[in-house]
Amino acid sequence: MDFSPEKMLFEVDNSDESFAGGVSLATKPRVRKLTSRTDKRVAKTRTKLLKAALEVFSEYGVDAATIDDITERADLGKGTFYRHFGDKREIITCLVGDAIEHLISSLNNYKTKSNTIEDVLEQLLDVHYNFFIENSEEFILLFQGRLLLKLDRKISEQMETPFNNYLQQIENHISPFVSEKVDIIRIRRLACAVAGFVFGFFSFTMIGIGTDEIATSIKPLRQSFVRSLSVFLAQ
Amino acid sequence: MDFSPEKMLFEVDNSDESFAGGVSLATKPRVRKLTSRTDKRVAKTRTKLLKAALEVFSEYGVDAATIDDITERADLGKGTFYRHFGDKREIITCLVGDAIEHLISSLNNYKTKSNTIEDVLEQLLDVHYNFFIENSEEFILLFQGRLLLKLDRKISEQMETPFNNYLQQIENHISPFVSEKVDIIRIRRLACAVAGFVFGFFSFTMIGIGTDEIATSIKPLRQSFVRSLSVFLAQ
DNA sequence: GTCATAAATGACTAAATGGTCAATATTTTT
DNA sequence: AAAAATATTGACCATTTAGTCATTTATGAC
Repeated sequence: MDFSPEKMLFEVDNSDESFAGGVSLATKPRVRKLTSRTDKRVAKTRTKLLKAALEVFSEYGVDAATIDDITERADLGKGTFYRHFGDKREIITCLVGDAIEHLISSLNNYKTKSNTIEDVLEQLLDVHYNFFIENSEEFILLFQGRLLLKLDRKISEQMETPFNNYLQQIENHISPFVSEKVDIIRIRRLACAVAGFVFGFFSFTMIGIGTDEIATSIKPLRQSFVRSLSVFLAQ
Repeated sequence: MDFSPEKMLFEVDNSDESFAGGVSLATKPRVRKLTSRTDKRVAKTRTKLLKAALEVFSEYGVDAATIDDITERADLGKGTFYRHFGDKREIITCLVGDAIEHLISSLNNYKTKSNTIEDVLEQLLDVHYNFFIENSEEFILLFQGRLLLKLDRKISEQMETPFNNYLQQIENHISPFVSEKVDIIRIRRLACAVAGFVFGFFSFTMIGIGTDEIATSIKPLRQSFVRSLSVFLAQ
């Protein structure tokens, strides 16, 4: 079974027929309809694995979590994991990619008449706030500091990581609303500040308080933060 | 050998003498001067272990790092590790405690005529900035998100963690400079915002830029951030 | 120097985790 | 319904890591 999202409607099976059979049968390649029951089962299994992995990673941390943790949580055999993912690294990449995609699409779907830079910044913080509340496990996964820190040392030059993608997306949202004179570096700093503020604030805030309390405390702080960011840009 | 910092000058050795020797010698307990060569060696070994562990933890992450990584980095035998620390958890606790103590003492030693809340906030950000530049390994250790996140789930009620200590210290610094009317909860939020902002900003900023660049970009942002935080408090 | 005491060592065992594959269960084809 | 194809399983082995301890090395007391 091919798991790749391309060719998801029909699949031509061109695997070798026995040579002894001659050429007559070779003219009729076997065509199989996909999205059948099997495919649903495969998709369901994969989803269960991803869900379990997200839970486990956000509870124990990506390094501490084991494959057994994941398959037990998913109530699946260990071999099943290896049929769907090469190793832990692969499922992490997949989950992080999904999470960032999710976050970015929240950003894009946010209905607003953003005309000023302050609107956009408020929107950014709002989206992150909602993402934190509604998808805390994905949030936690993204915020496992290690990922950020290792970049600095190991993959120094290879900058196509999800986090850079994330920062790039924030940059894209901000860019249209600042004057052309503002240095791109400065916008990137702004993106770092926004991402850092939100991630950092929520992480610290998480220590022992409920979401209600967060909601009442983030609002005025958000306004102040937005104001200071616009001042930063205007300088 | 006793590693505790108390009784560091003299130690009375009251270990059992052989009963066969009679009572005559028992009246003269053996006194041994400490801070001798042995003690220096022990201290040096311990220091090497802590230094190596800090390096390894900040490079690989606390979960991924192994005891072998630490002892090899320290160029010491594995058994030596277990003579000084019960397990990995113990050395982490020790390092995190040291790092926060270090950060807090930077805060206390900062010479300034802090009279206004703005002074204090500028000082807070300044101290964190310097700490980040001069002790990036400790900074990284503190910021391994996992520690924060696990708190929420495992040690929910046991609030005597280093991070809460850290937040408490920040609160202590801020409190004297705000009017009595400001809710303590609000101050704690402020502490979270400061800690989150600094940690988060630097973490994201670390991706592929040098310290010079950070210095030039943090300054204006710091000023506006401070200004807006005071407004936040005045509300 | 010699002996006593404590620290450091690293080969070793125990335990945990990663990864495989022959057997089983499910689905599709005929 | 039987056979073919594919997904799932979990016992199994390989590798890694934690932790131990008899031995070696360094230091202090005499």
